[in-house]
Amino acid sequence: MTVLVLVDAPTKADDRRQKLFSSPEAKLLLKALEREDVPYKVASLYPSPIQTKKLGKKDQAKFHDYLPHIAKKHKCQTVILVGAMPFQALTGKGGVTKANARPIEKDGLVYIPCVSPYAATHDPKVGWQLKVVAMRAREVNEFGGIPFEQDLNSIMVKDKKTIEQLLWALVGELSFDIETSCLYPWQTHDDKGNEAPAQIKMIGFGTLKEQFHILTPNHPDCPFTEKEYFDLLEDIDRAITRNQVRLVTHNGKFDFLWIMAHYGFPWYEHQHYDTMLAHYLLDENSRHGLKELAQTLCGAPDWDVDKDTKKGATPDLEKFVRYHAHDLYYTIALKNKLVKMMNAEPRVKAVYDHILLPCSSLFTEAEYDGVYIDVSKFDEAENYLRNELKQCEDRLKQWGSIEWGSPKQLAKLLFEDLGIDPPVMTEKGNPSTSESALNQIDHPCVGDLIKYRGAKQQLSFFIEGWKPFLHRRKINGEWHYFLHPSFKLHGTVTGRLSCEHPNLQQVPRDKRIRSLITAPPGWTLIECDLSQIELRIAAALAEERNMIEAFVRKIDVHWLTAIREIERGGGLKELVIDTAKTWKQLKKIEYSEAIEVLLEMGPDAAAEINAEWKEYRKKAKAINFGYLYGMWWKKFKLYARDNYGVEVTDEQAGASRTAFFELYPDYPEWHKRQKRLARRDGYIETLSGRKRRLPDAMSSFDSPARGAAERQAINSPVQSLANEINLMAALQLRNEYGRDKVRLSATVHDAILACVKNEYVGEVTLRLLKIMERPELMDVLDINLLVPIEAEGKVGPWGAGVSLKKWKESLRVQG
DNA sequence: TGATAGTGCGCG
DNA sequence: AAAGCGCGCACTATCA
Repeated sequence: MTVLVLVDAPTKADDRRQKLFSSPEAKLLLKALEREDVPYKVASLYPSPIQTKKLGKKDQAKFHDYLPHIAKKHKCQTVILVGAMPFQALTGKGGVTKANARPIEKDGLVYIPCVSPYAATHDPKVGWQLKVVAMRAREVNEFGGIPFEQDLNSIMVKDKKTIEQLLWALVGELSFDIETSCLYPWQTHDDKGNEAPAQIKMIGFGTLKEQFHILTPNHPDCPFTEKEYFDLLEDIDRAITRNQVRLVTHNGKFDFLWIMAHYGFPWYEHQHYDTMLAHYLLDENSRHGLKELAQTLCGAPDWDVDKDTKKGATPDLEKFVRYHAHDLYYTIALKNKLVKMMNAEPRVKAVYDHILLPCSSLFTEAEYDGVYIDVSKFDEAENYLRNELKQCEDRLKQWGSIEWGSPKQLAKLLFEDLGIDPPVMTEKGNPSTSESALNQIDHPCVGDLIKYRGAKQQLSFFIEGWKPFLHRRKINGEWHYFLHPSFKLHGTVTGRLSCEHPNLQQVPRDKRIRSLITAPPGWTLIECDLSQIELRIAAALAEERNMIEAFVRKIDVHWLTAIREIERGGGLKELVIDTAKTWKQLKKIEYSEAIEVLLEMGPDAAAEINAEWKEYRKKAKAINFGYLYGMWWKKFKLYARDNYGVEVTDEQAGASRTAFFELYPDYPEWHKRQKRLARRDGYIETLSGRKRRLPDAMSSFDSPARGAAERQAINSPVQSLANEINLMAALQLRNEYGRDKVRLSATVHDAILACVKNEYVGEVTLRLLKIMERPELMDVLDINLLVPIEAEGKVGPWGAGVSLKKWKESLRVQG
C-alpha cells in the first residue's frame, strides 16, 4: 500500500513545498523511502500557501479535521507528517523532533512524525532520523498498523480464575513492572500547579510465556474494590516471600520505590536482576532505555506509545495493556541476552553482582526514607536571602534600573553605559559578566553584584527549587518535611552516581543552606568522608613514591605541594619564618629550617597563626588535581588570575608545572601507561574490573578528541575506584546495622550521609570510619592499595557537624 | 511558542 | 590543534 508523505503547509514567504522537491536535502526522506522500497505519494497539508509560519488555533483545528480526508483521498493508511506543522495539526503540540519516527494511531490511520528534511542543511543527525522514519514506514506498511510483538500472552487479572492463575505463576524468575501517573511518588501537583496526585495505575509480572496485568483502583477500569485489591496485594506479597520469587526489572529502583511509598511492601529485597544496570556496566557510553535496548539487542519492534496512554490516562485500555505486556516480555528477553554478554566479562560481572545490584536496593531504601529538612531554618534562610537580595537591589539602583540577573543587560550597563573595559570575553566573543570577570573590574558595584547573584541563585536553587519536592509527613502529631532526591546509579560514565530532583550533591558548603539537611527527631545526622581519596588512589595506581610517602607519614599532600611550591620560589620569607618561629617559640630560625617546621606542623596549626595559609593550601589543592589529570600551564595561568587575582608570567606558570612533576616524578610514566593501554585496547580498567570504554583513544592520529579520551583514561580509574570504595562502605554499613539503628541518607561521591538513632551515634560513627578505611568488598574484588585510606566523621546537621570527640563533650555538658 | 543548545555555577 | 575529570540546574539565546 502507498504511504502518504504529507508536507508542511507552505507559507508565502517560504514555500517549503517548492523546496521539498528541489533541494537535495529535502529529497533525503524520499530517497530513504526508496531505499526501503516503500511506495509513496507526496501531498501538501494545505493546497495553497498560507500567510504565517505559525498555525493559529483556527488553522490548527482546520488542518486537524482535514488530515483524515487527505489520507482518504489518496487511499493511504500510513501518513508521514513532515515538519512541525502537520505534527502540530495532529497533536496540537510541538516537539516533532522528540516524536520523530514514533507512529501515532488515530481513526484507523497511522501517522509517522518526521523532522523537516530541510534541517539536514545544518544538522547531520537529521540524515539518520530520516532513515529511521523510512524504516518505520516500511514496518508499519508491511504490518498493516503499528507492529507489536506476536508472541505475547497478556492475562488481565480480573476475577477468581485469573487471580488463581497469577498466584500459581508467582514462582521462580519473573519480570516486574508498574505504570504510574507521574515520575515522583510523592507528587501532589504537576509543574503547572494543577492537582495531579502520584498514582500507581497498573502493576504486572511476566515471563516470556505470559504477562499478568493488574489494574489498580486508580484506574477507571479496575475490576476490584479497594479492599479486594489490597487483599490481592497481600496474597501476592505472601507468594513472593514464600516462593522466594526472583524479580527481574529494568530500573527496578523506580518500581520498588513506588511500591514501598504507596503500599509499604519491601519487594526490593527480591530484586534479582536489573537490565538497565547490567547494560550500563556493559556500555557506559550509550543510552539504557528498555525499548532502545530491546530493539537493538533483541530485534524488538518499537512499542512506544504516547505519554497519556503510558500513564493509563486514555480510554484505550487495550493499547495500555499491550504496552505494559511488551515491557514485561522484553525485560526478560533482554535479561537473557545481557546475562550472556556479561558472562564474557567476569570482572565486570563481579562489579555488577557485588556493587551495582546491591546498591539498587540500598538506594531504594535511602530514597524512600529521604533526607530530613529542618523547616524552621528553611523559613529563616528564605527570609535572610530575600532581605539580602532586596538590600543589594537597593544599593545597585544608583547605577541604573535594569534586570540585574540578566547577563545581557548587565554587560550593556557595565561595558557601554559605564564605559568599563571588558576584562574577559565569552567563547562567542561577548563581554563576559562571570564572577571572575567581575572580580577584575574596579567599580563599587561589583561587591553588591556578586552578593546579589549569590543570594538570587541560592533562592532559586535551594528555596524555590526544593519546594516542589518537599514531602510533608505527620510524626507524633506534628508535621515534618522530607526531600526524596533520586540517585541515578547509571548517571555517569565513570561509575559515580548522579543525583536529581533535587540534586543533593551540589548543595553549597554555606552552612545556612547545608545545615537545612539534618535528621528527624530521635535521630542524628552523621557525615563521614574519605579524606583525599582521589590523590591516595592516584598515588597508589602510579606508585608515586613521594606522594605515597607523604600519605604513609600522614602529611597533608595539598600542604606538601603548597610548601614545596613556596620553597621552590624562595618566596613568602617573612610569613614562613614568622609562622615557624611562633609555633616553635624561637627567637630566630633559618628559612630552610622554617619550611620543614611548616611541613611538620600542618595546615591547621599554620592557619591558626596566620589565616593566609588556608588560601595557599586551597591553591595547591587545585594545582594537585589539575596537573595530576593533565592540566596545561596556560590553564593554570587563567586559574591563578581568576581565583587569586595573581598575574603569573608564562615562565612562572610553566615552571610551576615542571616543579609539580619534579616533586612527584612517577606520574608522567603512569600517564604514559594509561594512554598506551587506552590506545591499544580502546578501554581502560579500574582495579575493581569496571571498564571505561574510550574508542576515541584508538585514533591513530593526534586529535583533540584523542587528547580528551587520554585524559579520561587517567582520571576515570581514579574517580571510579574512589566512588566504589564509598559505595562498598555504604553497603557494608547497611549489612551491619538494621534500619532501626542506621539509615543511609545520601552519598556524595566520597562521603556518606546517614541518620543514626541517637543512642548509637558514637558506636556507629566509629564503625563506619573503620569500614570506610577498609570495606570487606575490597577483598572480594581483590583490590589492594599501596596507601592507607583514612576517613573523617562529623556529627550533627550537614555542614555544621562537629567531630565525634566534640560531640561527646557537648553531650556531657548537657548532662 | 516551546524545545534545544550554550553559559555559568554549585558540588566532588 | 589543543590539552584536568565527573555531574545537575537555572537562565538566556536561538531556532523552527
